[in-house]
Amino acid sequence: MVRWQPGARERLQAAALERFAAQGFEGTTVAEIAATAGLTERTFFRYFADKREVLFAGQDEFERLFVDGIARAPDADPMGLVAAALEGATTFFAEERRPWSRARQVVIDADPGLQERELLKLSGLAAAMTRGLRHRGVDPIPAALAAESGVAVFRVAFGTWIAEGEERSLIDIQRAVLAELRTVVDGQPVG
Amino acid sequence: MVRWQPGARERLQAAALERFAAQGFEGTTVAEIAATAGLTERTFFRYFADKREVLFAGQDEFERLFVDGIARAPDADPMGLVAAALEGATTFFAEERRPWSRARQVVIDADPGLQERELLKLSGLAAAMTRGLRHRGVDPIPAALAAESGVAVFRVAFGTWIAEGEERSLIDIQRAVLAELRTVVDGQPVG
DNA sequence: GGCGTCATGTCAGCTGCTGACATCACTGTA
DNA sequence: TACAGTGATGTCAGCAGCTGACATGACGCC
Repeated sequence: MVRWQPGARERLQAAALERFAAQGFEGTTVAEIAATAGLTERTFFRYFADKREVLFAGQDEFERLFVDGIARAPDADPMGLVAAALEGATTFFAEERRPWSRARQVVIDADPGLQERELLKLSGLAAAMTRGLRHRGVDPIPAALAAESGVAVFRVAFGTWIAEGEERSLIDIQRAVLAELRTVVDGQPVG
Repeated sequence: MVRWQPGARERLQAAALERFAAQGFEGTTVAEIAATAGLTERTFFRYFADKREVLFAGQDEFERLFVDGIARAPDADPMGLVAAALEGATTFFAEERRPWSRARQVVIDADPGLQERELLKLSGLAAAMTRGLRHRGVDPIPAALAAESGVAVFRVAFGTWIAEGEERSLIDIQRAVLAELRTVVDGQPVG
């Protein structure tokens, strides 16, 4: 007879996603999530810094893929390094992850508080990529622009990847979106 | 003898910025801000949806400048429309606004919660610009990419504008950053 | 002179979140 | 076998953010 069931963290995450999907983020209390997982509110806050974080924990690896991609890419211009990072990060989003990503995104898109957290995480990703580019000798402003552009490509590609009916892999979509970005920015100014 | 002093909203905003600068965002309670402004906590929440919003209210006009810039620009490619929007929006940031923007940004940069709100506002700006571009006949993905790129340019330029010792106008900085973006995305080595 | 309006105040209450301390199965060791 | 230490969890009290319901009172209008 064990005192605690294992996997408390995972149980809390699963319980949270399920409850949020059923009742919305604001309509779910932390005590409720914890009870669903067979734990108490206090324990929830030992695993997650706040109520929103339960949907975002574990993205450190995701960020690391981007940064490693930049560090390991062969010498190239800034956007080439970013392209390498984008390619490397797609391993995080295997096909079997798509349904889960969809469910999670539905919950996030329904709550501004969760959108804020998602944006903060992506902003942190851009900052990390900027540091990686700086480390490869890129000047500050080009580094920031390349990193922000890379994140923009990722966001648009990811949104397409989880769109209903979409079947292409994330890596294929990303390549198409990156090409589209080059075309768009290449346009001549008018006025 | 009047029952209430006028300008409750502005008094609350000024009190909040002053307290946040002095004690930090988390170190300041809403009751404290309200008391500083000669009001009660309940009244604070009648003017601002939450504690963070007191630093962000009134940016509707700012967003409108961008959207109007896109709507009124002469026909051009997507990035040309975005460039027009960027130019139009700089009127919002006149020289006399620079010290205030700096003080406000110091407070925001010191608190992740405030950064989240700022990112949400910028995300809303990108969404509005995307809609404006769609209205001008731009396809969804190019519209999103051009809008996100425009916001990235604005962010980098604004950050430079409020940097210590910087004296160029925002519009000049923005033009330089936009040019830099074209170079970076074009695949030129930088740094 | 009375009456409605409306910005503000008062009060009670929920929820997110935290610090301090208790519990108790499990583990290693004498 | 006894027993102290460890560590995940529970209990409890409390603060701060935020909200709904209702009260107040100066002002303008008829």
